[in-house]
Amino acid sequence: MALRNAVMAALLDGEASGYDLAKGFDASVANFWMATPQQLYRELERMEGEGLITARVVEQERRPNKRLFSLTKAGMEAVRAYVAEPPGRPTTIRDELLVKVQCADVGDIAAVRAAIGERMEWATAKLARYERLREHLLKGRTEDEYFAEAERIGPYLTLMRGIAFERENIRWGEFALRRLERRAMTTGGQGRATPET
Amino acid sequence: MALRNAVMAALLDGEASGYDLAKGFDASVANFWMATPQQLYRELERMEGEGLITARVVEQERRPNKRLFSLTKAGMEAVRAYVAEPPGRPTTIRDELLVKVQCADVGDIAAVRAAIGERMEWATAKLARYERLREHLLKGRTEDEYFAEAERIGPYLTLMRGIAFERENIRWGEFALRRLERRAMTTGGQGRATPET
DNA sequence: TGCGTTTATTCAACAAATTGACTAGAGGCG
DNA sequence: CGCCTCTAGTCAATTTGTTGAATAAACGCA
Repeated sequence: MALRNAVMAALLDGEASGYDLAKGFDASVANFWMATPQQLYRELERMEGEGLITARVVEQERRPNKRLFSLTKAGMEAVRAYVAEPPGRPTTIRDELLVKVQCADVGDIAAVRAAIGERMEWATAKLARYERLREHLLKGRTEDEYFAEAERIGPYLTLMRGIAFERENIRWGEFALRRLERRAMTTGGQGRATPET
Repeated sequence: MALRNAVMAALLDGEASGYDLAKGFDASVANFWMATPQQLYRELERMEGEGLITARVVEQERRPNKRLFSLTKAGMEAVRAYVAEPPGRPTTIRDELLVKVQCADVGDIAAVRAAIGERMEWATAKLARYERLREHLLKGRTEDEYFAEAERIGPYLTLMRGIAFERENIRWGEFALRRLERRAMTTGGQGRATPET
């Protein structure tokens, strides 16, 4: 039941529909807690049933109706209680790419390099979006000014973590790519299964 | 069925029991793919059933017997096939801490700061272990020498990603802690639920 | 004029992960 | 002597997460 905390965190920014949350969690919470649409719709219904959020149906003329959810007082209280409770277990990262890199020596190095390249492209795109979001938050102010004036700083802090993460992805990708390239040159690109015992 | 790939990656380092894997995945794969003991035992049995791994029972006199698993030829082939297949979806990170930071403005800032502090301690400990593992792999050689001589470079590359990640955790933690401290001083430490509309 | 895409949500089935308890001998601490 | 922890695993129940498809109206473009 940790998804609901992420949903509540997203709703602090204001009303959102299941659909809004599904594609990007307003692009800020999705950074550290992604979920599929189905997961979100299910959780939203449960949360509504428990009185943590309320729905406001917006009838749209040229679109299907949508239900905009927002936090109730009980929901706000739940957020407070959640923040105060003892820190949960350490992050769960599950990175398929690193599993492949770990196996690179017995597999097709070119394939691993391709996978790293794709990750780097993805990271570059994400970084660009984050930087734009940062400029949007700063509105031309310096960081110090922002921290002095902004009513909320949480979203900025998490954004900065996302930026650092993607920059590291790119930096590491370059390093790994270089090293694997040299390795591919000396071995002929194909790792061996077992070194012919 | 992605856990099995992580298990196979771990078994490239050699035999391991379910128990070995459970506590740390030999401390290298666990870095980017953690799983609970139950998960691992279940998956190991399934994999054995499918012929990807074999078990060797080691009778121990003063300990319960253990079953050491290792990759079969079919398992090796599966690793190769996995590495070659099109890259899976982007990383799934799920970080409770960042959810809390996102909520910091409406919750107890002191609690968030405590959570960040705990994460930083954890990251520091992990970093120290990683650095020791790195020294162990390098065996006094330079990185260039290592890459030229080592039979496997995958584990080193993933280790470097882990090191970068933990360093970023610490660096960001210091930043966030500073900013939240100032905020706590000006607001009195407690965020407001709603600004009395 | 019709085909694909976007918005918006729901249903059903399945696979995977988490939690908690349980077995069992050994070693160590006070 | 009794208690706790460590090694090494198993079982069952429940909660989460994933996949695939269905519905439905409107937009755009060729």
